[in-house]
Amino acid sequence: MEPECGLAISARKVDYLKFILKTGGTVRTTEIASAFNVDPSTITKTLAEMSAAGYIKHVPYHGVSLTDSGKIHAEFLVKRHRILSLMLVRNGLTTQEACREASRFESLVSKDAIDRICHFMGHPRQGVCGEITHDEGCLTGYQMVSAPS
Amino acid sequence: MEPECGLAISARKVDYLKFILKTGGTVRTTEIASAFNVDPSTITKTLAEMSAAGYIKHVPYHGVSLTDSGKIHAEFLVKRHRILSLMLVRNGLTTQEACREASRFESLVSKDAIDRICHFMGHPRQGVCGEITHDEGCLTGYQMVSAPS
DNA sequence: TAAAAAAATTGGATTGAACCCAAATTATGG
DNA sequence: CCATAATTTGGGTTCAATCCAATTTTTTTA
Repeated sequence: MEPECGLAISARKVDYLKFILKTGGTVRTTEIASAFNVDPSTITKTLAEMSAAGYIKHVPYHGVSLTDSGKIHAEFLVKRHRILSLMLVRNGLTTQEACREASRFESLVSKDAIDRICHFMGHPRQGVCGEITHDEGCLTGYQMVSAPS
Repeated sequence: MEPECGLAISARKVDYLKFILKTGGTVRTTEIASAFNVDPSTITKTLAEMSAAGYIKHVPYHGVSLTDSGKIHAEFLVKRHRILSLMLVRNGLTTQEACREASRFESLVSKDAIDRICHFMGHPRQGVCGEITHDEGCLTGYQMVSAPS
């Protein structure tokens, strides 16, 4: 298994993946295309890459849904956005600004960084644009990177 | 004059511009090329673009130096890096991590956001990787976007 | 249910950024 | 003045993201 640094996918794919999570279930090409104002063929192609990477399963002509690992990853992407937005708000930005800025750069922030910031902020459950959920790995912190004794 | 949002140049160009500022004076193609482990011809080409954009003046076969506006911009880039790094350190990251993360995403953070964060942090003079200098615009804050009466 | 309409995919192309290599050009130090 | 080092030019590549036109599949509906 890879270290899962959180930098595996591009900003655009982050957006698509978050959209698929938010929409839920099986999402059709057209839904994504119109949500992002992009040609459906672009979506088909990008979906193929995300599918090859294991994030989604794509049934041609029917739509995509998240794989188990894709769902976990997408949830991390949402959490990352919310943690960063919250940090920015706590550092002087308005909610709107914070979301906008975070959306731009979040794809370049590592999972490690997010985990530390999250820990530092006390694992907040409420972000500025939605709930923040925490998995055990995150909540237990960094003492547990190796196997617990 | 453009609004100067701080998002005008790519991450790579940010690096080059900061390097030129740090080195100071006239910088030769080879210096930049070896600093970034890139072919000199790549630098020549990128320099041409930055020159066209008005950040540097390039005297062929002799080197580049910052224009006045390029210097101001480069100083902003350094400040941006330091403000973001400091914010990250104040939010749980180590100095090293903070610098590394900031380097990755800083090019996507707007000047407005930096100004607000800077203001919120009380215009700190000492960052985690160097001094932070503030111009008047930044120090006077947001009340003065229109002309002072 | 068969034709028409809508949705999706394929194939072919483009764009922009960042790169490299080889060949030409320009500087510079004996 | 000439050899060598530095630079630039010209030509190519790669990758991500995109669009368009044509084709294929699914769905609707008369």
